[in-house]
Amino acid sequence: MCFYIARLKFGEAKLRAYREMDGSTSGVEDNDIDWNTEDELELDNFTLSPCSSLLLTGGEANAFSGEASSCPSSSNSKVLDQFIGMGFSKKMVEKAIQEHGEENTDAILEMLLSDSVLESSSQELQQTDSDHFSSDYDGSFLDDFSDLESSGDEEIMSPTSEEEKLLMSLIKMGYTEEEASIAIERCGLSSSLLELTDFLSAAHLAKAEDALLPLEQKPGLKHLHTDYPKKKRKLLVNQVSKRKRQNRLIGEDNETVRLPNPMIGFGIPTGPCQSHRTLPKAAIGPPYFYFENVALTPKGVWDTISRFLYDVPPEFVDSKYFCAAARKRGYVHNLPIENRIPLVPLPPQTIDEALPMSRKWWPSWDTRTKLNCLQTCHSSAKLTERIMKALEGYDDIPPERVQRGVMHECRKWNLVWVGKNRVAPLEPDEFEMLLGFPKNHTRGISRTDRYKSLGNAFQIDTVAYHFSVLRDMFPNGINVLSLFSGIGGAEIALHRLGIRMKNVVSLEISEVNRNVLRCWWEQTNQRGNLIHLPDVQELNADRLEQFMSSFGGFDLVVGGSPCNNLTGSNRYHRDGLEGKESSLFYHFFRILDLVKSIMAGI
DNA sequence: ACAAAGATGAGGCGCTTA
DNA sequence: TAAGCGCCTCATCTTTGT
Repeated sequence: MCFYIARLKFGEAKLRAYREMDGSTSGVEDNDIDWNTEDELELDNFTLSPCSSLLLTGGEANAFSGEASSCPSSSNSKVLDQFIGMGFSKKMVEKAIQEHGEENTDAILEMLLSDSVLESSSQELQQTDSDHFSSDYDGSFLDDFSDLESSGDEEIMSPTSEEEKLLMSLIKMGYTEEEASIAIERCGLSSSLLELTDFLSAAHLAKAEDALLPLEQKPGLKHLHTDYPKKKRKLLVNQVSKRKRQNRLIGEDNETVRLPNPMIGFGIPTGPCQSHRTLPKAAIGPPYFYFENVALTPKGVWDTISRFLYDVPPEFVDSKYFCAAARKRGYVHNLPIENRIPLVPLPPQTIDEALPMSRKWWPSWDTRTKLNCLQTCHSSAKLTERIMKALEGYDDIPPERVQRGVMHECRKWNLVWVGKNRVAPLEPDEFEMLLGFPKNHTRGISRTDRYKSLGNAFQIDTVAYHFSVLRDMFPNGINVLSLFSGIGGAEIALHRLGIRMKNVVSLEISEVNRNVLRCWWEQTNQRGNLIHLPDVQELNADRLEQFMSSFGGFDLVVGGSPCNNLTGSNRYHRDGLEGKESSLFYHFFRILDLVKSIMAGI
């Protein structure tokens, strides 16, 4: 599937990047290439030499940079960098430049495309035990790309037929080309994407039911093949349809997920707790899994997430019940919910407790006791100035109109009082404290990066409360697959619970974040292994099997996928689950499903 | 080149009111 | 019941500064 994912990448951004590089379009959309420039450079060598891409905690990661600087083609690093920025490996680009010269970018691209096709499809063939995986589409897709280059038209990358459109959408969602083809074949070309995913979802359910039966060597596609017992699949598809009908009957319009009020999930340390729930059969581990994302998404997103994650209803929790800042999040997991224990000591529960220095300056008319959600951006000093000026003329209590204006800004930007009439945004170390991270956890990286990384992180006390049930179950420690690890919220939660991590395979695209986690890992003298990989999209079945056979499977698969296209804070690309970054959710599902299959076979 | 500052609403929910 | 209002949200993009 790597190959097809790679194709989609081209379809969306890279070809545009290439055309820009070529000077054939204006730079209006230059932002499109941002996503894979800085952070994905470590994709290099991943597919070419699997072992060398492991960034072990020893810190040999920098070996690559030395190697790169000695490369002959680095004299003109612009062409090199641009192609690397498009997602090709450094070795491949260097080889292509050597062969065709730096100027001949067309020939370079052509060679890179054909190389990556060969490389990826050979990988795919290794993964797939069936000859059913025909190369029909390889050819047509490849032809598409040849056309792309020659025509230079702006509409060229759009799929030519309805079938290809559906195919690409499904592949982007993490299904293999074969699964997608079969789904389209079975459901018909006129089917909606939802119907197709429903079909595939039901098929996966069917597969999960088969997990008890002897499994073939690789996680295959038996559950989708036409010779799969039609009766059973029909039954499962019918179940899905039945559920849909029920939803319609009760006026839910096919959307079952509603946000609870109060948002306390199955319970909080200081309140009532639900003691039992029944999980769908397909959801029951091993492994345990834990998925996180923002609670307030566009409509239907959590329905889709839940449907993919084995129909487990999300647990929505606002972290304001755990600490002094709000953080409304949804968690889909299959952990037990009985006998949860909070981390001790309990973190400060109010602004007043969390920021005692601000008490002196806190005006009586600011009635906040909790902060709003900690985000990745903060206000400027200019707003502080404006607020100070607005309040300057009043000795005591300003008029209500002024109060309202000031409070509006304070809530919007999470401002706190730091002097007479003086507000300020929270400092990065205050973010760390409120989110339950060790002090100075992110120290050493730029201030902007600290806000960004922390704004995207877990609230440790909340997650640890959910994880706490694992402690007695795994007295000897656990193996963790950590997707979208960020600065290591999950790892820190486990550590603070006293759960030993024997092996952690961590996937994180940002080098800055990987460094933060690695530093913490070393500082806390972890005895287990931390294995870092950059990109979830590159984690295939072979690689997973290698890991799992070496240390006997994963006990926990955890991750919070990118929320960029889901959060209301995004004014530009709130595109939902199909958005550029947020669609990586489907890789969480893909990888979890692979792990489940492999575990069932071990 | 990098870091920081400044400008940039929509969408969804809860609540009140007519 | 519907309309109106207040409130909140793991952000992005361009410009400016160093």
